[in-house]
Amino acid sequence: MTNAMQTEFLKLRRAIIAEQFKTLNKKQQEAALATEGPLLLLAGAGSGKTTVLINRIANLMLFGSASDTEDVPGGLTDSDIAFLRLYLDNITDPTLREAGEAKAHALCTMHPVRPWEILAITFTNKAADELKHRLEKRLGDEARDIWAMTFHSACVRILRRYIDRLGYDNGFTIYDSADSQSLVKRILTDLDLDDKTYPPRRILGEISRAKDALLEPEAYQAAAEKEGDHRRRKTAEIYVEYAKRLRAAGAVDFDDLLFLTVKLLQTDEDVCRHYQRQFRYVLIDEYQDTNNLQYLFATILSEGHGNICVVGDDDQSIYKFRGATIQNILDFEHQHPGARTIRLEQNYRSTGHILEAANAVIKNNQGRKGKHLWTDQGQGDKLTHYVARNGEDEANYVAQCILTHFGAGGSWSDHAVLYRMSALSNQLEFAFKRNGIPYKVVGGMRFFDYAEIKDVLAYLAVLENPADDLRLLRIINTPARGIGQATVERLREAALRSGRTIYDTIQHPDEVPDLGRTAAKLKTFAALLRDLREKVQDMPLDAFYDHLLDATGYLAMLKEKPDENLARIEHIQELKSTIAGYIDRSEEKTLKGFLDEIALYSDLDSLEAAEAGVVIMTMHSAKGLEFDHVYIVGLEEGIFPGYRSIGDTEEMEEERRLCYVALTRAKQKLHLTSAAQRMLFGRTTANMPSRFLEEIPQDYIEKTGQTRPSYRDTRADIVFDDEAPWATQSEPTKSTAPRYRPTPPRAQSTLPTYQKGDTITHKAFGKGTITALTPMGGDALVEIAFEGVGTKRLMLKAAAQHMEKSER
DNA sequence: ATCATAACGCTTTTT
DNA sequence: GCGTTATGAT
Repeated sequence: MTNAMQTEFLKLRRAIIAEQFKTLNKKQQEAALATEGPLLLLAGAGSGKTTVLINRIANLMLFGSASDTEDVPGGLTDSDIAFLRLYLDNITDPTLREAGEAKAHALCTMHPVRPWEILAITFTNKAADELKHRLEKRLGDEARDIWAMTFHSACVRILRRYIDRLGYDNGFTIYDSADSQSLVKRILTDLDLDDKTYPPRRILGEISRAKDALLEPEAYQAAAEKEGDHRRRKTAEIYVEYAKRLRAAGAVDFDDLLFLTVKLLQTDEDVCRHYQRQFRYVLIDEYQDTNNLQYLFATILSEGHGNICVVGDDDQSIYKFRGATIQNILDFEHQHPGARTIRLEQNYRSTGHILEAANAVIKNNQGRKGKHLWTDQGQGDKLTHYVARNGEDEANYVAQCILTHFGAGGSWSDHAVLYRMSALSNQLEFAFKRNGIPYKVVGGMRFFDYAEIKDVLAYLAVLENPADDLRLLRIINTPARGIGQATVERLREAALRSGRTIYDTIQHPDEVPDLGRTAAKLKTFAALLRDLREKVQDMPLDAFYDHLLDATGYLAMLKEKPDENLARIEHIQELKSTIAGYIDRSEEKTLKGFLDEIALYSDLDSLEAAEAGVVIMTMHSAKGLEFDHVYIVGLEEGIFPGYRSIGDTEEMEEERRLCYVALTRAKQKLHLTSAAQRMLFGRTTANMPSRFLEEIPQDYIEKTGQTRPSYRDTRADIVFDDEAPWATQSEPTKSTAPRYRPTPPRAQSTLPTYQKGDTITHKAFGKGTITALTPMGGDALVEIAFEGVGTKRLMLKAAAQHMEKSER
């Protein structure tokens, strides 16, 4: 083949491939087509990161390495090139395009990638699900074999197959953090240690960090013995015992999934080579949130072919507290010489002012790669800053803004309220309830945290793995079977002495001394478990579940107090639909498969998403989401940034990144609020407005409502100097400290008077009749029956802003 | 065993 | 200020 032919072929191939990705912008396209070698993709907020990932994978599947190489397939003929030229010239003609596409693509492909050769890792199940869905939509059924999953799922998949090479049983059980915590608590009592000096959460943090540093319990203990203080040596003791008991129960915890996988890859050449060969392309999402183990996992697996693509945003690294090292993304280019870096800085989400505010804030950080978000969609509205008197005033302000917007035709779910600490959610909830605003709090209690769910799952876990002492002890007397604490102690002692599991021990209770009459009860319980283990083999899982609830008496126990346990019974039922869903979805339909799935899938909120309402959540939970209108509340020194981070540069930079995340959630309108004083943890404090407010150029901010504390408060309150200096001054000085002043007379309100029977029109709810009016401390609670909407109870002062009297 | 009272403590969270 | 948890009394 001549040089000229080659050049022309390459040109045509580039054009034909690019045609598939023409909806992407230049940088996005570059990212999708740079398939070979290490690649760092710095994807700013709202820059279309997931779209790029999808297209990148599509490119791999369609064209293999062709988009990123000058290599030319052998046996190329003149007529092939002529064909490609013709195809490209007529690509706008749908019929010709369709007729020629298969052949054209075949000519342009170089080693197309098979789906299972792609490893695409995310952090959360939600992200993994979204990725899978969009891949299937784009690529069809083939996409199902792509390893698009979370770190932990990928590890489970590898370990289920090969963990025996580390001397573990392949049927291992997975402990969630609650299990880990109870195990540590149990160890603390057994070792006679006080859980105040050794808080289980902190201990688990230490253990987690040890594993992250690839330290086995023994190695950790050796180090602690050599240089550690008393506390550290005890911690090491706990770690040793913790690992021992996990091992005995045939269980691994969340960290072990990664720890053991990395260990397996490092020690077993066979396995390592197998996966290194398999994964031609490795992609890691949210790379700024990875820890050391995850870094090793990704690095080792990509070493076979050297194609590792990490996607992330160093400015959105907000999970240091759970072990993430921003250093992974900062050092990527250093660790991978020859790595290419592509920045996605065009933002498709927010208006100009919002982006500039975010840029201005994050600019104050030192440890960052540097990025500047931009948009071609205009400046948009300015941000607003409202200084509230207190938390209640702040919450009411937010509620009023939302009502106003809703009245103007907006929808509830366009709004999100973000805060630093969930302690701030209460007053918002009250304000929303008062004003009849539907809302949903994200986070908090999760489905699998309910005691009843854990109980039932403990039964299932024990049936699958009888060695699981922890779970067995959870259910041994739930429902009550007359097996009290004393009996349990004797059992544990006997088990420890004989080196057997509790399950084995209760099979022969006569061998346990001092049991007396309870031996019979144990026998009954043991027989029950034996029977259930048999039945679970030959019954469909959902039918077995019903049988389990019945045979154990668990449901009957709840139904003894139906009113009190209403919610619990509902949860138990809901778990059944989870099982049914699993049976529908999955191929293997085994108990083990189900337990695996839920061990790693601990929130069901994707199931109950739909509901429309204002979303209230922490800034952390808001990561990755977007809303037209975003309210960030509690922008005060001590709250955000939190008092623990003040004075610590690294912590402060993390807070600032969190602020950046929060600001960039907004598409249209960004409302910032701070309160001059606030009640928190039972104490009222006066906080300065957050430094982050000062880091935003003041031209981008509009002060709304009161820009100084109100004089209307009934009590003597904190009053500041005239010019609201706390919001504009760059250096807080003593002169801005609050001082006390007597309260000026109350401002006269000019509300129209309402009474029972009046008909009114409300901006949000339409026409209604006042059915009740109860005066309450200067305000009044009105009950209004709205046409079609139902009856709402509103505070008159707040509601009056949004309604007027109408004639009959 | 079940209930009452006191005491504590409290960023952020996924797997 | 509130919710959880530990301890003790009946």
